[in-house]
Amino acid sequence: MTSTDLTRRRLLDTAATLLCKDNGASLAEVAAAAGVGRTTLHRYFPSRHDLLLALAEDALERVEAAVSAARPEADEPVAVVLTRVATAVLPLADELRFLDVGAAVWDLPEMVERWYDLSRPVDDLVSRAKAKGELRLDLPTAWVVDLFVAAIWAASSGISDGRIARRDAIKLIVDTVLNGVTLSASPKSGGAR
Amino acid sequence: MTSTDLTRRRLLDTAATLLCKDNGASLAEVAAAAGVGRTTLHRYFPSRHDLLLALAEDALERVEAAVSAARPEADEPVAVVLTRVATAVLPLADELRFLDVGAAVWDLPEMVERWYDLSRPVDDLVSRAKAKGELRLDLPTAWVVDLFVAAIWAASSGISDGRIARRDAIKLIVDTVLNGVTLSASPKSGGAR
DNA sequence: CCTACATGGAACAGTCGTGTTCCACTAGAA
DNA sequence: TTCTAGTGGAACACGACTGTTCCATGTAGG
Repeated sequence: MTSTDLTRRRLLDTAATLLCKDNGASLAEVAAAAGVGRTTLHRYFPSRHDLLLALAEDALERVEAAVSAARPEADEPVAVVLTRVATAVLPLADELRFLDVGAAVWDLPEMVERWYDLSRPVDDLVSRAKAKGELRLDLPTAWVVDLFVAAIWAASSGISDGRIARRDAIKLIVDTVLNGVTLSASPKSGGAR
Repeated sequence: MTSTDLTRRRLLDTAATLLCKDNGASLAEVAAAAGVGRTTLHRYFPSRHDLLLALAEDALERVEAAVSAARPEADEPVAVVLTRVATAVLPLADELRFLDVGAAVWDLPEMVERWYDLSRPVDDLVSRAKAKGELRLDLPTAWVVDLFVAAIWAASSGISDGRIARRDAIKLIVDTVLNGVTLSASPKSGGAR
């Protein structure tokens, strides 16, 4: 039955995109945007809450897969690994926004747990890099991770608004988070091409 | 008539706090949270849209005042000025979130204009710092500003979640944005204690 | 005292989103 | 062709929020 699977996918994708822009969009709008009848939407997701749940589930799966595929546990220079992670996550940032806002899902402890687990590999990566002397020791690990994530976010919306070029985004994220924006600070880092 | 002014202020403050947490909160909930009757709320803000408008207006005014008070146009080292700006804006970040999301205000060109104008002083500051040789020339000015704002945002939510201490926030923002998180990169910057 | 004013409770109609049911249509499989 | 699964349109009841009106209360100031 790939037919139903396709419809389901299209519904999820469309809903994610639409609810990002307007988390209060009605199910009728979602259905219309997906090009299906409201009845069909209700057949796949009986209630609005079911849709949001499936949406969160789907988004979490994608990001988990992306992070995992970037092998954050690899024993390589932190710049290399962070570049892989940023590259993997950046395209998903846009679809992930509604998790931050629309979020009628945070009452499920399982979802919250998975959300926290998402950054744990990066947390460990930062900790290891600190132990190896690659990163400053005076910064809380949580802050380094938060800044990294915030930079990905900023790059994503910067791309959407046309303020920065997509092809520069990864370099900007990793380069500026690692080395900062000050001129005199980074005589090394031949990261730039 | 300070009586009505006080009621209006309380309504605005309560609404801002409440709508941040749940942008779909009903007017009845807002009124109840403010400790006034729904009728009174409607007296001050005839429609929901009017409330949102006044809310956005109020928030914009605060941030504009805060940025302006931080004198971003001052001819001082960029670190000093950015510290002032971050200090001024950070406490308002939380109340400003609903502008990002709830935002049924972005159809008014005037609001969009003021929103953009908000970062312009920082834009100019970065440009001047680049011209003075304080900042890297290979980074788009927009990106530097975006990263700075993103860091403020990250710090704000980090404080809310208890991941970082409020008293460290400003240092973390300015220090890491300017100098990055890499260990070997910043032999100068005695900013850390 | 009493007038003016701000308030808030109650009730109302109108609108919108939701969830459901029923029925007709279409394409592909048997 | 016939059966069937997937679909979508229409209509419905229900509930929630909104915006409005009317009226009763309480309080500060003349």
